[in-house]
Amino acid sequence: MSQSTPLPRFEGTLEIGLHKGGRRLTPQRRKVLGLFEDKGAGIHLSAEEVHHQLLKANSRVSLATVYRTLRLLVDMGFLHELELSEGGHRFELASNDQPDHHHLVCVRCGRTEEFESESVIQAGRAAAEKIGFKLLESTLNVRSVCPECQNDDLAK
Amino acid sequence: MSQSTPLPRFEGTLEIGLHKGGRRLTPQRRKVLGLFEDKGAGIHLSAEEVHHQLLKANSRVSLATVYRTLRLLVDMGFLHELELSEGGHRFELASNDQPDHHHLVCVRCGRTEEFESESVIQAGRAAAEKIGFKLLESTLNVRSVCPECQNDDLAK
DNA sequence: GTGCGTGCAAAATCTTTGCATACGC
DNA sequence: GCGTATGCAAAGATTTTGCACGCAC
Repeated sequence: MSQSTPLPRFEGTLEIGLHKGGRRLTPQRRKVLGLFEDKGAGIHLSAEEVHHQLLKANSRVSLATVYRTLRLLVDMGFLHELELSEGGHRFELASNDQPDHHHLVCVRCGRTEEFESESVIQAGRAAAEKIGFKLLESTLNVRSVCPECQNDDLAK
Repeated sequence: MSQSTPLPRFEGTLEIGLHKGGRRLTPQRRKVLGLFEDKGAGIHLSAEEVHHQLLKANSRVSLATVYRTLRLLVDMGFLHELELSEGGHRFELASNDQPDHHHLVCVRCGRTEEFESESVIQAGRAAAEKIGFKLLESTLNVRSVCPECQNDDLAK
């Protein structure tokens, strides 16, 4: 039974948001959003990976539609688009429970960890207000070296 | 006289760094770095723009070489690579006077402002150390709406 | 039934690479 | 002179788009 398309928890919200713009709730759109829900909040996927994961789950969705749907879901606020360097953009679920969060990226192996920080958000807000910008969201990308890669350096 | 290739202030450092790796100081490399110095520290250029600006300045440097040189200068630490969403990567001069700084990006018009914040850096460092990562640098990208675009909303 | 969304393949971007030549060292 | 860097053009990678058909509403 777990073979069937995962039903997005956001299903209702998604449908309403779509209909508001005269758009439609299609199986493909449910599958893409469902995949992110299934994987959980901390997962970062590229368009290619979304496409591949859906194929593995017996869901044929064309790559073009994956691209179109990802952009739609970002515009609608269901996904966030990440730019953590190295090879193409990635996407993650935008959960309301978990507001702005930030990324530690190991520049050697690409391992990525997330964290939250109220002081980062405050600092961003302060800087924005200072010149009259209205803050929407902020993302801190920290380029760093993870413990394993630090050890590799020593072992060399 | 101002027609000649601008001489990078980093010229010496660049040459030394290059020679350390058996590499060479070529006119093209001086021109690319010189362009960023000429434009100043707050300027963000794409590879295509660098190429175009050099042509305008009567400096024929092939686009392929621009790409190769940008990557080289990033690896050597003379430039920083930015990922502020929307259309391709951009590069900016990495000045020692001006360590980690952050970007406010208007999501409507793309206007970008820079700021610095000690508390952002502290928060990034704290998060990194907590899980054993060694911090290299951090960049906060704040998606926001600039005053002009806020006014446009009201005027609508 | 209407018209938005999809799949497919072609096109458009953006970036990298192979190879012969040029030139920094 | 040796070997790296460049220019060119072709190849790669990623993302977008045109069009006929299918399906959500």
